[in-house]
Amino acid sequence: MSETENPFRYTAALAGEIELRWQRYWAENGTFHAPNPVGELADPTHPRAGAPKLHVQDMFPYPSGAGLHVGHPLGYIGTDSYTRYQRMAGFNVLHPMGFDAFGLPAEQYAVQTGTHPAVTTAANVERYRQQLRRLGLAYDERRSFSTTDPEYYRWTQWIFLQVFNSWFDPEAGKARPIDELIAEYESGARGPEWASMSPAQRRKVIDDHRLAYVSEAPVNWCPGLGTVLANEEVTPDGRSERGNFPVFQRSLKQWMMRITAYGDRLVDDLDSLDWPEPVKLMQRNWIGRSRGAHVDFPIGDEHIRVFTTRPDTLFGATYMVLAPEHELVARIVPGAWPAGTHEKWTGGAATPAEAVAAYRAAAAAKTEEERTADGKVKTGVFTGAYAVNPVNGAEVPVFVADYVLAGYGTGAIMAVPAHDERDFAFATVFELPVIRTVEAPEGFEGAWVGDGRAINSGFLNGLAKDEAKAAMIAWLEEHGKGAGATTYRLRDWLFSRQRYWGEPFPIVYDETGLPVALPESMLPVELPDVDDFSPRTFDPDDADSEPETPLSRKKDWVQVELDLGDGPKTYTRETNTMPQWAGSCWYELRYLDPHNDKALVDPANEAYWMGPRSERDPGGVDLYVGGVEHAVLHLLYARFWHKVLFDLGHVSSFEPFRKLFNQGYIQAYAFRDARGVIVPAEEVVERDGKWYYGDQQVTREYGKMGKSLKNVVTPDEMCEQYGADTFRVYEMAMGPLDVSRPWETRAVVGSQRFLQRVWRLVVDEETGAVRPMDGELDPKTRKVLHRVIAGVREDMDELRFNTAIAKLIELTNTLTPLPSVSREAIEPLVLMLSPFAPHLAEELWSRLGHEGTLAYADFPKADPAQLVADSITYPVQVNGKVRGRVEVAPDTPEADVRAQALAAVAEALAGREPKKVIVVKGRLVSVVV
RNA sequence: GUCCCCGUAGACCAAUCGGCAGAGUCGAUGGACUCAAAAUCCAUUCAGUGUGGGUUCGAAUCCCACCGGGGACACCA
Repeated sequence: MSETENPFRYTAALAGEIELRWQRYWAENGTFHAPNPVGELADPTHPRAGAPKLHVQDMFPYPSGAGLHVGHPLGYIGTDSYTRYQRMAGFNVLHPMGFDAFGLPAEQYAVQTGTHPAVTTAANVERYRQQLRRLGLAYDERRSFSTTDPEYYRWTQWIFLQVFNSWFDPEAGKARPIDELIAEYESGARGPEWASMSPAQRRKVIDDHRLAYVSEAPVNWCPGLGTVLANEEVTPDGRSERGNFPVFQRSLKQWMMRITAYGDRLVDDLDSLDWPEPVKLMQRNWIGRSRGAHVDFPIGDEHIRVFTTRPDTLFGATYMVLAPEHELVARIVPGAWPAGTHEKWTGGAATPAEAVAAYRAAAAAKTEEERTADGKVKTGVFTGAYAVNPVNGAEVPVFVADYVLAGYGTGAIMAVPAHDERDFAFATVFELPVIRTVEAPEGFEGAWVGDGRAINSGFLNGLAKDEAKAAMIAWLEEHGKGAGATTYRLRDWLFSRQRYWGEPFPIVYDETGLPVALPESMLPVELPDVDDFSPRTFDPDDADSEPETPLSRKKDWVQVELDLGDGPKTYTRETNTMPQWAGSCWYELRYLDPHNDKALVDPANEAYWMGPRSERDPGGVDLYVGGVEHAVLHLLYARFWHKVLFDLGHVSSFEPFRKLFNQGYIQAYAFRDARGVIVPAEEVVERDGKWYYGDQQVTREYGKMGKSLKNVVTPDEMCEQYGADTFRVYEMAMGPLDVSRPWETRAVVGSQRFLQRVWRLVVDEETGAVRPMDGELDPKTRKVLHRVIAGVREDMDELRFNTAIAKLIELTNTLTPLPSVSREAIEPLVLMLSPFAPHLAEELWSRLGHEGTLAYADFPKADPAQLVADSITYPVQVNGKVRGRVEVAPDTPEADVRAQALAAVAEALAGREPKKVIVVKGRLVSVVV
């Protein structure tokens, strides 16, 4: 075996020994502790105390029972490499890691295994910690926590109380303490009714203003999961994102958070963030802000209020549509069809009432999916009623149609077929008139939605689109027929879940049935131990089932005697729990001051790590790395909470994450045999471009790594076979961090060979001795060294780890064949390698005679003098083809380069006179004849 | 259907402002070492940039159309 020949070769076994040793060293010496400005974690003696800060974070994991596969740590290794580099470059680096351990999956896993979620969660977290430690990730372990720690969720509950105890002041555009609202009512500033109200009535009025409130409203009930879900957790086809169960609309009493109040700021502040455009776009789409107007169309003694983004086209409104669920529908239907009703409008029914009833029943029976199915022909039915267009008094027929959604705007529209494609399609089916009110290009057919001058529009005629909108809104407001308005697609956040494994609400109910906030002194409200933590499960299709909270079964916990200031009384506890998102809504703040029991974070620590750098700067985490799947859910909720905390003065940053980076995924091949059964990918071999499992041919597919696809590769295996450093280098070298790519175990050896070559530069494989380092570095190699240093720094700053590693390999390959080794090149190489292969680098650094860790050594700097080339070779093109080359000194004047170039291609020119000669400095010369 | 991103050697990926298509890795092939093999080392191989146009002295890079892959949105008035 090789061990006997080269006993000191850098093998997986040796790597493992080195890695465990340095991991122990780092832990024992607290190498990666980052000092805070104030408090328990302050340390003025720390080498980076008072240095410029850098706060880098990964989206923390949910610790699943399956443990990590090689795809999971990709982002973690990326941020680890980046922060190790920046620490050496002089920054005080905060790079923490925690665990998102509450929530449905933890509970489901516990139910499956029959163990208490607290037990399985703790075990899973421990397993994750060990796996991450084995990879040498440089976290400040003092700042690690799980969202399930009572000391952590105490502050999650505290934030809930902040939200509960505040209201959104539309004048100020921000949240204010609820006491200030109560004071306004008590002063009479909000009308005289207050004085005559009972205490319970007053509480109801106040409760209706809170940012966290209880409401009875249609919500997403998912019997398969036994809980209600937020809109964000329901897929467009009406199923649960987790588990893919059917979701039904049920009117239920639930906790909501008034995220809609922040709709404008959540949209506007996206502009201040350094985030990938697709994520910003998804948030904008989700919030769905549209500006336009509300317009009232009189109908009998009532009116239909519509929302439109095109008030400028009001003169072209030739009919109206109500959503089938619209409450006005039943009231406006007359007893008989008006004389002369178009036969296509009646749906074949004898009376409007029958027609409408049949249509509503049909609409109700359809799923969301069927209603919005692609390419669907517009359907609808005439209500028999006419409303009046408020601008011109024209009578317009009112239809019911399911292309108008009850949940958006007012659930009613004015239809302008000339300038809206949906209305046009409907008008075509029902043969409704089309009146053009915006000038369209010559010969245009269909619905013109572009710009143009207003026509057929009375006082708007001649105005451009935007002018016409403004003019119409002004007219509507002046005549009391409508008003400018903004609507949002965003709905308030449904915040309660009927599950066990979540944060309990710090809320009790008194005899009025109204919620009472517990005082801060009673936090945390600990999740009680129960015998039966599993949710009440239902037939996934049973829409009529009723949610039941596991905590409600624990009667002795639910009934509680408390003294909340007016003597001991019996209260009933809230038995819902918070959604999984609660814990991850603010964890970036807790890392800053993890053990503070006076505040969720000391303001000085928050200002240092996350505060704005300038007036317009949003503040927040300097780099936040995670998958794009959280584009809406987590990132929207976290922004919302952060803004509430900002408004109430608890944080100085108004956004939690200044820069966001979406890492790609490591994917894998999976193989199926002839029966379509997945076979273990590990045992499949390739022959002549085909794949075989044993001797049977199998087909290959590409996708996720997962147990069911039998293609999981774990970091543990990689550490065993190659060592953690090789694994880290491979993951970083295989491509840019934001690109998804296939895992290929057999290619990992390339990274191992690289590290072996570096090792060999320093250590004699036969004797284990450090090689002599007295070699002189020749000038040419020195230039390579400095070019690599400059390039690596640039790449590291831009998170281009793959090209940085390529440059390190290039340097290594330059040094390997040299007859003697030089410290001048070896030491910078070791330092530059350390962000990727920290254990190996530490080991070599110490063998090179240095004391302690290199984590705070200066990252090499290039000498600018060494970056200047001795000479430049210009390729000379004639009519686009390279016909010659000239080598000149770097400072050769352009005219000389030109002359030499022309001389070099004289033969190719064959006496022809150049029409044009282009000299691109430092690049090439192009001659045109 | 609309919008966005991406197509470069057999595979993964480089290529700064439009300037010689190749930094790096795997694989394959050959060689060194070995009794032999593994490991290691050395060397070689391979694309003209998805397709077709256009702009330009010059295009992987810019523009247009199409093909293929991925993503977002999809009756939001």
